[in-house]
Amino acid sequence: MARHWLFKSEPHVFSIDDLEKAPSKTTRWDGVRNYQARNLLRDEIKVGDQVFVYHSQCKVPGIVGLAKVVKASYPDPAQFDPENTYYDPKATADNPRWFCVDIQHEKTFAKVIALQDIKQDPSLHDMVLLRQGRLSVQPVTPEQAKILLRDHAAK
DNA sequence: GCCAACGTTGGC
DNA sequence: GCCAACGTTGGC
Repeated sequence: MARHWLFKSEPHVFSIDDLEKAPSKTTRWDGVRNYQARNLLRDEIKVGDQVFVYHSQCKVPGIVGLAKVVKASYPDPAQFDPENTYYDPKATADNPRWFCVDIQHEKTFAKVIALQDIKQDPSLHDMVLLRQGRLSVQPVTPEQAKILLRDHAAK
């Protein structure tokens, strides 16, 4: 059974439009340098899982669309590249520290599911987004996914 | 740009 | 292994 996740990005760095325009509408979700998020990327997130794409640090923070995982759990190449912002001198090929997945664009919502709307829906109050706002890769329960898609996502 | 929340680092 | 200092995130 496919699971649901929420990935955050700052649209001025990488937006859902960038994802849609990418070759094969696919991108490597790299540069995650938080252990909790890393563990999800490494161990939990599988091909076929659904990803809610969230824009932060912008006028209307919220969920802007959907993507799906097309490649799961492989070492983030950026950690091995000294030129890269995300280089980690403590990571080795034998013992990689950071992981990533590839995701493919599926849909951009006609209307953003604003953080404000999520806060106002009592059935979404347990979302990790509201409890642990800073986590950039987070789980979404099947119930939460259903509510988001049924009650909030514009077709 | 401010500031609260929270993750990481490093001295002890 | 504790905890203060510091850095980063992200809503507002």
